[in-house]
Amino acid sequence: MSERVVPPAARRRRRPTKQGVVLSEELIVETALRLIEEHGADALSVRRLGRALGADPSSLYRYFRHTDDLMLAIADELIGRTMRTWRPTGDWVADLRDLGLRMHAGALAHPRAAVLSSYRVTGRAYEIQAVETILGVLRGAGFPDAEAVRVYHAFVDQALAFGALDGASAAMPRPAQEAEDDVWRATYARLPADTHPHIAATARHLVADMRRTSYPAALDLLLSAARARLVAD
Amino acid sequence: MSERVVPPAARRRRRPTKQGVVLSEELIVETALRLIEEHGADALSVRRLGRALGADPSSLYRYFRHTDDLMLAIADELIGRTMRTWRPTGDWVADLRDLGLRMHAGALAHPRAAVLSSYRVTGRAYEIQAVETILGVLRGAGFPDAEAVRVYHAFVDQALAFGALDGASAAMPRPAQEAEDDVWRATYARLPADTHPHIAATARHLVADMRRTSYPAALDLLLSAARARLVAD
DNA sequence: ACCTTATGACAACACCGTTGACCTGTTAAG
DNA sequence: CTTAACAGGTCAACGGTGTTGTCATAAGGT
Repeated sequence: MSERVVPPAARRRRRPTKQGVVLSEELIVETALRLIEEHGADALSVRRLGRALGADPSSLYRYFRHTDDLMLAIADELIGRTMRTWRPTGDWVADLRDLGLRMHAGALAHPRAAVLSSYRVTGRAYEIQAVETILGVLRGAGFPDAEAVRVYHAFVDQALAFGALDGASAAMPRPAQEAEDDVWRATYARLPADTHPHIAATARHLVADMRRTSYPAALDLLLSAARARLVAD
Repeated sequence: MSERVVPPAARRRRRPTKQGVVLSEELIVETALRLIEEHGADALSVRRLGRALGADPSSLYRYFRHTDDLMLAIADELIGRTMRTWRPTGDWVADLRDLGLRMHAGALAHPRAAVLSSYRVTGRAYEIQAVETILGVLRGAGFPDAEAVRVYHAFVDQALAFGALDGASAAMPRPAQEAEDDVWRATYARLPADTHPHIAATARHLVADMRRTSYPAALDLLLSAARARLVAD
């Protein structure tokens, strides 16, 4: 085995698969994303990906050292897609709000990649570009360097963390999701006011609120606190 | 097979395992937690848990319908442990800050359970108690019902989401963690100022800040925004 | 035309969650 | 006290997973 993975630049001798496909890092990443989009995050395994590509699973290890590596490549592609369609307006709060919602939506569609990219640094091209852009927005808004980094970090992690969780929730089978709803309606909403006064008093809101993601609310809180801190200087 | 899992109340005919252990839901949950604490989250599998208990893996399916079920039981036990040692002081911001940090720490120590409990409702005893308590703190602080629920939701989800992610990060093997650090030092900190001015300007802070969790910062932002909104009424 | 080697294929390994069939000790009823 | 029901433990198997050591071969450089 020794060194399985060849740096992309040195790739030359492309040879078609038994089924006639010419592999490449891009093709693998794209196929992986298509697989996730069409059949859910759980449908992504090395073996299934190989099957979808028309290649032996072990061939993929010529391009990625292990699954994590592949996930990071997917994550970077997702970052790229998110940033590609984003246009800043100059209003930093509105811009970051929009970007946060986009990141969240992207992560939500690809929870497994999101979960990885949230605690891993890809160090790849699109990630670097995103870091530079967001830091630019914050420094442009007037945040001093240390504070800009702190807000950047909290902002990004919040978007990715909520994205990963809401994605996992959305990936649950339909009946399971309805069962969750039922817990709020059947268990929580029926607790007597004398033993659980606060739940009883807010039951109506709980049932309505807990079925949605709380990310937009959390994002607004974070951004408004950051703005308040900026003004306070 | 038909109905494998008997409700805990009806459990009577306990019979020791071949290796002499008498199983129970509590013993299984405790052993699972011990396993995670001692050998990391990846060490928890039905088969390993069976081995650690001195029982056939399939025995566990008499107590839990599937792994998710077990995870939810673990999650509820974690909620219980977190709440058990928490004492409110009456200062709602400080109390929620303390609670948030505790939840985060608990989730961080048990990432797999955290990831599950963050998007699932257990509906079990400890969870209900926690919901009641937190809602009580917020309503006691003066939040109107709808707002209390909104803040509750954002607060809890954020604690769990960050806990899950930071837990996953902490669960990485040591060398991999150092490799992450290196990406910031070697890749980001070396980007030239003319192509990436904002990264170059903040490189020092990035290296220092990105290796820590951003949860405390995010928590403080959330709480201060909530307080501002409360005062604004 | 030859040699190197990148790259695909194959078979195997060790693990995983889950289930159906079986067996046995405990318990409750007669 | 006997007996019948069945909870609950065990066993073997299924189909899945990521990963790797070995081998064959076609592409490219010389």
